[in-house]
Amino acid sequence: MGHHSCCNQQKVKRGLWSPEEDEKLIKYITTHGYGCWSEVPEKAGLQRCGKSCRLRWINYLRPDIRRGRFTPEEEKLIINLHAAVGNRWAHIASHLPGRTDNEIKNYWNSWIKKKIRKPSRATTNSNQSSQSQNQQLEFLNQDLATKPQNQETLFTIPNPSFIFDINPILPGHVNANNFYQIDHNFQENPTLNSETWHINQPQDHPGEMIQFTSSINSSCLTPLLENIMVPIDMQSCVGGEHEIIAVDHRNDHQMNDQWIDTQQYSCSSYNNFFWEQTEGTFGTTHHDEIISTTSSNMRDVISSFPSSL
DNA sequence: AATAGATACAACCGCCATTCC
DNA sequence: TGGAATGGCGGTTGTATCTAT
Repeated sequence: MGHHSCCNQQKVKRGLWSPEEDEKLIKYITTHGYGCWSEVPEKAGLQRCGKSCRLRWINYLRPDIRRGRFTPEEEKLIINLHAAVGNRWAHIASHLPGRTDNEIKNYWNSWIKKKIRKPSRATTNSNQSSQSQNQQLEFLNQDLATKPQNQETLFTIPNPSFIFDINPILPGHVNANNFYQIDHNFQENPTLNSETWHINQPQDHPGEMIQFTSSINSSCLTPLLENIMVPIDMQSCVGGEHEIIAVDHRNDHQMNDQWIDTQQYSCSSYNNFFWEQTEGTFGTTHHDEIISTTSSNMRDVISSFPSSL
């Protein structure tokens, strides 16, 4: 297994490609295209297997390859996407034009990995224990050592916490029972009936941080999770008491920060609306306390995801 | 200057999914 | 319809280059 029939030939050459081989491959592909890779070596006069030719073309020779250092934006996108989909390098690469899965994989395995393992954090919480730092590193190391293939692995950390600033925000209002009631112009879906969010607003600090828990039935994140999920700032992710997304809620009348309990956050169509309307910054919380936030433009992330969301 | 260790990255390997006959 | 061929992907390895001593 692994070797295709074309690779079993004894004359097949392995190892680094020479400039002459590159030239032959480029010349052939640009004039004939690459209908069947197994035919390419013979027709191009190369003593390589078709698989090797394909790899060389895709990862190095094709004209739309973008070489050079990753930009901070690309780096951020890679981190966010990796947090969302794990080691699905081809999927991640599809969101970075000109970058290959191999390149991103190599980049992640060297530079980003090294960077993440440094416990640097723009923390404002002087009380953060070394234990939580260890938890963070443990999680990150576990994440890097294992093979997260779906969103579940994102939550292998016990009770991960996220901050998510959003602007603009979901249309709605706080009702008399201290619930956040989302306005439903978009409520065609019957499953959206119970979109109320319990508000745990500190009574003595109205207008400050509000915690609220969704009463929407769970499991609705699934469609979203297939493609993207909550981007996490991997450098600052720590375990907390709750899974929380902090939402910077702004409307015409108030400027509140609100917190959404992601454990119960759900509803696919609602999610779509949510994410489409989302723009802001990410960070983390620890025991309901902000540890850090980092700048990350959500709209950039969202716009790069499949429109099927 | 020599050398060992670290790093970056190109390429291969093994497997799975899909296509084709 | 089943098996072979092929494409594609993620993991791993090999090697050139860089850096520290």
